[in-house]
Amino acid sequence: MKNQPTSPRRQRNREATIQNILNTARTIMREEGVAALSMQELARRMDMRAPSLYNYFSGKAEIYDTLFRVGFTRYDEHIKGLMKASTSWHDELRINIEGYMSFALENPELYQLCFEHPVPSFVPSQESLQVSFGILNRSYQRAERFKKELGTKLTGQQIVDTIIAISHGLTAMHISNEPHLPVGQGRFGSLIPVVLSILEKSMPIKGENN
Amino acid sequence: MKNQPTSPRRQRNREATIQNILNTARTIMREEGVAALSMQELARRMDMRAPSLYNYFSGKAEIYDTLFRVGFTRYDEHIKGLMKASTSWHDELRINIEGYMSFALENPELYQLCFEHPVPSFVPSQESLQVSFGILNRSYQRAERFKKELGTKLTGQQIVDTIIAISHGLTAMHISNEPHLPVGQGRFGSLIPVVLSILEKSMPIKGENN
DNA sequence: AGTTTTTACTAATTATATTAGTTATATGAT
DNA sequence: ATCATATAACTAATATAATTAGTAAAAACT
Repeated sequence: MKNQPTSPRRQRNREATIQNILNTARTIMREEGVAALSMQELARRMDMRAPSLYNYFSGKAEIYDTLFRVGFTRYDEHIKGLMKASTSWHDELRINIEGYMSFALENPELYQLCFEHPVPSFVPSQESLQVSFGILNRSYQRAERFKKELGTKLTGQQIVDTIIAISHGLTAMHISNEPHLPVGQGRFGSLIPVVLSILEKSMPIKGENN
Repeated sequence: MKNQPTSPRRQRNREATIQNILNTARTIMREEGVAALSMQELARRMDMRAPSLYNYFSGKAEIYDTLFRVGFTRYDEHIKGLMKASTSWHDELRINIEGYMSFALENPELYQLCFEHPVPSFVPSQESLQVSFGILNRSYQRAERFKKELGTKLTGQQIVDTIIAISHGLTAMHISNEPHLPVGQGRFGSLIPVVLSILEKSMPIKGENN
């Protein structure tokens, strides 16, 4: 009954297996659809039997939930990385919309899991929702900082929500119609500059001529 | 081997059963999620055994496909009904966006089936896609008629696609955040007037002062 | 009354998620 | 080197699902 502390090597091994499972799950979701993930197929590709997976995850729900957190974390990093190059409100606007779409195109399975509802039985856990709220809230705060520069009566939240809705709308349409085309191209991708100019016109920067 | 023509009564009965199945399927989809529709549950609620359903539909896919067509047809009627009251381009714009959202709220299961991708295994048949394209195309034509009145460089298709994307974005966000609130209310519902004024500002009506 | 069609059924096949119980092995302590 | 334990795999079993095949009763037409 001695509580042996797990050896570092074993822990690394276990961690590696878990990452392997998650990546394999993502591959399946990308190839066959998010909701088509099956423990059998996952085990098959891992050269395992399905029950063995339960040594690493309590079930399919926990795999989805983990990937939900991975998705939001990656999305956050994705946007943060692009944001570094930003110098103006207009830049931020463009980066938010393009970044949303490029994230969706580069990680379709994570995008769907996080921003659409492809698995009716899956509801993110409280902790996972906290993660997503935290990321969204930082977006709000960022917008608040710019608000005073803008000639608009909208609140910070209204600005962010509008941008989110438009990003999501363009992305969802792009993905369901022309998922093979890169950001900025195709029927909906090419609308990004259009909506940007519409938004900029309605939220002009104080002191500039638009 | 005589080919007996089916009696009118039998045909009515059969038609009634089919409608019953479709309505029961919609109820299940509304209650448990679009992708959670199961032949077993469907049969259970119809007081049948699952295999009996195959006398009416070739399988779950055909049920989805039929409801896909029902959804687009209903959507078309929904918008057409609201459009009757329209007198101006601004009206059309508002009705399109509000109509999209009210349709989604009143028929969440049809909305998801038609405008989201909740069932990875389900791909609409060619005929069903024709129905949906036909309805969309009429939208394009309607926009073209208004285009010459507008002070905008956008093409008719760009106008319609922008409106679709925005309608969809607002609706998807509304549904996933506050599905219980009616059109026009809540974080995203209340953004409808906001985006309308943004759009109207960027696509002014010729000869009017905006 | 007899034939055909319709409609429901049961039984069987295949695939799925998950649990329980078992066994082999790697690790750490003696 | 040996023993105990924790880990990680396995097989077997349960329950549910979609679908197919084959069958039996009833309805409807001739």
